[in-house]
Amino acid sequence: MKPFVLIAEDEKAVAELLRYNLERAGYETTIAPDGDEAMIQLDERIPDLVLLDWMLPKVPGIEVCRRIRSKPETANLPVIMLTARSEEADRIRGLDTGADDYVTKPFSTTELVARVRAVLRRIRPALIEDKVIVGDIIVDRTTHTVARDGEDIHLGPTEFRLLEYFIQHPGRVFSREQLLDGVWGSDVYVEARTVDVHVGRLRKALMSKGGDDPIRTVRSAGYSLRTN
Amino acid sequence: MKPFVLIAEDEKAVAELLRYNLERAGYETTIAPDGDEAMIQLDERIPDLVLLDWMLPKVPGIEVCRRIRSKPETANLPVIMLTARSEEADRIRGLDTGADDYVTKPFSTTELVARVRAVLRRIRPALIEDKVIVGDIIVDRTTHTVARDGEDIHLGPTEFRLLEYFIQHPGRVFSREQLLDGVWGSDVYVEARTVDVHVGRLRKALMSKGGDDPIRTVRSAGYSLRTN
DNA sequence: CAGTCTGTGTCACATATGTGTCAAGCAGCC
DNA sequence: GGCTGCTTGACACATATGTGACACAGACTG
Repeated sequence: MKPFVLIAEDEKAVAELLRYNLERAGYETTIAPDGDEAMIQLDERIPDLVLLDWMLPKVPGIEVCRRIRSKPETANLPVIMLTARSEEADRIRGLDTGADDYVTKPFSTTELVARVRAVLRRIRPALIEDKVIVGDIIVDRTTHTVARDGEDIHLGPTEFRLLEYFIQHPGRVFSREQLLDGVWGSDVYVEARTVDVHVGRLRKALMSKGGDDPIRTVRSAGYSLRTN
Repeated sequence: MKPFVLIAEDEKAVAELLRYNLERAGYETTIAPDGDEAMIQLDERIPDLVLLDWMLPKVPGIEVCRRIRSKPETANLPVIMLTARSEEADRIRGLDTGADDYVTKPFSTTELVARVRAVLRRIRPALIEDKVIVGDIIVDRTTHTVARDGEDIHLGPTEFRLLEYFIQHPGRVFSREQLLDGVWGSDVYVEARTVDVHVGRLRKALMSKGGDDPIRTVRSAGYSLRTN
């Protein structure tokens, strides 16, 4: 489950440099040489983070960023903008494009990788940390334990995976189909209603030692993990 | 099972000095003269500790450290940074590279070996201590003895190695495959279910004088040693 | 050298635990 | 109220784990 980064950058040398450094740091990457291509790839597979060049052919970076923000499924996708000069960076900041961070060219790859990490940690801790805290729930993947205010909670394998999946994007609503794909795998066939049962079991387990319901039911849409 | 230390240092004289002193102190070592080489060696065999020069050719030490932290399998690997001047040390500390300790050049080899020991003791006590205590279980490697609240416990060779392995990372869940690799060796072929039998024997032995089950079964994942 | 002891890996069967489906009941919503 | 979608307990079934028995391999012993 490596973090997947979309690199939208037209200068091939820069793109390859980024790809090389990110892959060494344990990320999976894909390159889009222009804005159109970036949008196509975003439709195919939603990445965990986008590195977006400000000056991109066909569709400029700032426009790609707007479109990312306007689609519900990518509205919270982390975006790091790459800009040519620092004055531009100021302008972008002023324009409030909705990017999560800005890096000015030329940049050190070290710094860039560090920023990618920092943004991911802020937005999707579950991807890079092995102990994740959401609200009052602590999930530790190395010891395979779940605790809620100090009390250990026992979960079956499926409930554990389900919780792990929710933790990827706390707050986000997942449809039953998404949960089936992500937790059970896209190849197995089980009834969509089965998800309900497992969510129920997860709820029961998490509330067994008291506390509020940490899972929110979104009628005719799916379920999400409460973030507060 | 000597602790294995990767020395990432470009000045050959310094590297050899470190190797000499560490090997005298009972460590196994390998030298990487630059950052690239260090990364390659890290892929080949994960060491128990890394000595990392701050100014390393090709890929600087600080970047190597970040990459170590960003890979899940080395995220907790102990790293000691070697820096040329004390002001740099401050800078590194400020940068929060994730190193576990810092030593400024020139250093006394005595001090360095002591620090290596100290870091290893803190992070992986089972590697250097003769006597390891986990919960109410005492494992003594010099005498090959195991005791639980005063009572001596007899273990067969395999059960002893299995317990030694668990003690490396108390609490962490190991899959049957990991246990086969770590305890039996990656070259021998035995059934995965054989692990169950030996875990069962280890349990039986450890509980022969009463007491709770010190091993946790994690369904569809593996086994772990209870930490409390 | 034969006899004995200890430890090992595998199997088969027993047990425990988790899983998916269903259906009845409940809750929110026009 | 009537529709729709969610919750929940029951249950049969599937799978994972625990365990005693056993045959074999070395090591040790007299």
